[in-house]
Amino acid sequence: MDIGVRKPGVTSSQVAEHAGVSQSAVSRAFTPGASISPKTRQKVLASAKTLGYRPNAIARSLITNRSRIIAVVMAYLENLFYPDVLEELGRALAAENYHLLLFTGFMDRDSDPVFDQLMQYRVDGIILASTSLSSELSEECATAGIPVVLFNRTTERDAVSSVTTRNREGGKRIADFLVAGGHTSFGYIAGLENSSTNRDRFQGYAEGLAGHGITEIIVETGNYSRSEAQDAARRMFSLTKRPEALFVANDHMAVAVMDVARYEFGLRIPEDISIVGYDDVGPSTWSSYGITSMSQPVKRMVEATVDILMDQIASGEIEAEHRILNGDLVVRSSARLPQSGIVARDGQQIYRPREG
Amino acid sequence: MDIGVRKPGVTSSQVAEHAGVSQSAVSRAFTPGASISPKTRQKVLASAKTLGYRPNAIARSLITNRSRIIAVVMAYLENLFYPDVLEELGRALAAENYHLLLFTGFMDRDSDPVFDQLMQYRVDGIILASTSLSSELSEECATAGIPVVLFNRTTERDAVSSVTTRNREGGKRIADFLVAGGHTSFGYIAGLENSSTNRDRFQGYAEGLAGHGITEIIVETGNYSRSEAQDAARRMFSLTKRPEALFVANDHMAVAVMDVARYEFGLRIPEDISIVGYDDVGPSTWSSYGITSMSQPVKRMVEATVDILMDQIASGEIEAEHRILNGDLVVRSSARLPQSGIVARDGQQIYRPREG
DNA sequence: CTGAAAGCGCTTACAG
DNA sequence: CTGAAAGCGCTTACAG
Repeated sequence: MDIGVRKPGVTSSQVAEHAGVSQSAVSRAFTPGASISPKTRQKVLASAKTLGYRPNAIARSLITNRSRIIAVVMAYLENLFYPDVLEELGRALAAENYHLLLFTGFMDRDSDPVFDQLMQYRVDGIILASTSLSSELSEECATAGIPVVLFNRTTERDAVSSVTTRNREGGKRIADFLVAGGHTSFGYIAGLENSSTNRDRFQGYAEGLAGHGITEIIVETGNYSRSEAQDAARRMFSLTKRPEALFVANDHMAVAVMDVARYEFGLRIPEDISIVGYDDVGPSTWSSYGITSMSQPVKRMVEATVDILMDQIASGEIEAEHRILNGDLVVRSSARLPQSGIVARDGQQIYRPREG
Repeated sequence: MDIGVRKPGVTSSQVAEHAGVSQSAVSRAFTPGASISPKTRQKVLASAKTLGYRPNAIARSLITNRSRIIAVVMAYLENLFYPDVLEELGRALAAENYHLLLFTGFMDRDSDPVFDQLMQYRVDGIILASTSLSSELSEECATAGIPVVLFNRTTERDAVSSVTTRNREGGKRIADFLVAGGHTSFGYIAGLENSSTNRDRFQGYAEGLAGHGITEIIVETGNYSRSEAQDAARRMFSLTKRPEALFVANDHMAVAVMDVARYEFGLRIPEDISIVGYDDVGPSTWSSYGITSMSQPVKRMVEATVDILMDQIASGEIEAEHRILNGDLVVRSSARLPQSGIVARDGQQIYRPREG
């Protein structure tokens, strides 16, 4: 049933005429803090309501040079961590009266088209989560004067801000935990090789193990992908000398690895192999998995991200800021427990050796 | 390190001056099909490149009355089905050179603020996925002349299009499958009571069972929420006469229900209880679950959605269109198998009784 | 507090 | 094929 064609849309001039005031007055009625008498304001709002008027944000953007749009680039959403982040971002940006222009589903490395679109819409800020687009895009954007925040990645480049957790310390804590659990051989299933998270987590893990005199780590790469992680696990579990303890670079992969261990190799967890993940997200908390995992505080990470963006938009100055938050090693059932160091907090078990 | 403040941005006039042509010529150089000589075009593009010019999409929108922005309202992303949809939408819209303005993280029923934002940005179309915002918003938008498509929901209202799968037939097929599997008592864990998917799936299930002379169905409600589904499962499994066969209204809940069955009630699946879900998404395919589930073809649903939108935008006429796609009952290990009717297709086991 | 006017950066008839 | 000009719907000095 044909209900109608695109209406031209009510304009401020039409409201002005209806209310018997100037077009400027209409504009002022919709601008918080503008100098306008309560009486005029009422008249305008009444007319606006009658006519179904809503200010045209596009026209406003053109003149204010502020779109109130933040671009979010999130290459893939397969890892539940990211939908989680997206939902929080939606909330946080809406609270600041900003809008979220999402770029997702781009698997290819070619960042140029996305970048072009971003710039054409004159977004007020950019959040780059996951993906390696980050590196090339970021500098260009910053140079153009648009604040850029890397989410869950970091970089050395000037003018690109970042929000991360202490990945190196997280890796180290996992090493300590696994050593304290009495394991003697160690493996690592890596994420994307060129990502800072993977690099830092592995570095911390290796340092931690080295601190206990362990220098041999069996490494396979899963590239933060479910299917590649499964393949990596198959290779690792087929070794004659399979590691007793395995750190998987994120929970998204850890879940896949656990399934391979149990259903393809008949391994019992944690009796035959201990597995620790990273993110403390989604399925890792489910009964079927119960993964011991370093947590990343999504909500606080999102707050920090939006905070940086708002600051830089308000000040007009782009000064790279790096916020690094703390996580905890949440202890569940996927890895053998150490004798001591596990404390209860907020209804969870946390590994925190030698601390009050 | 302070790299710079917000740059004013290069304009077409600046490019025109640099290239020694009119501002109109610059505009034409960036408008496919515009009448401009190759020579002029080259000159303009060269200058544009030198100056780092990109057309301002905001200004363009103002004059064309087309924002090339599609609003996507997705209240929550906890159910992996929706991130999946979002990723496909990102791809499909980008291919049409449209952009995706995402509204998510609004749990409250209050749809007005979202609606207001949509309208202010003069979006060219609206996709409403999940959530009950749908009902109130939709009519208003359509009246304003903006195409609206409900994704995975449907409605009787004029001028609101929808894309769904045959939910009633899906429910019926599940009933047939479970009866053929030799079960004698039946349960249902419901989704959101007022959603068309829940209503249609249950109706088909009830009709299917009735066709076999079964009129008693034990029902609990999980509202498409993980935690509520767990509670529903706990209530149902505590009954003295627990159903042998259980249809859970979507996989997101089914996974939670399986965990409760196994780890809280010690039930074996499918020996003690058969579970069938809906969506065929995410964890349902993992080894730990292997859920028998009615599939919804996300990719084709997204294509249909974008197709409807593009048609209505191009024609300027809003005529409600309802696309209903087919799914299949993908057979895995969470439910007892019938003697016959299971066929292989595309590497999957499908339940398709009495068919070539 | 108010209105007339300039102008944001484009597209698109119009006339040549 | 090209340029001058009007105009999209707003905000914001400016003068009163």
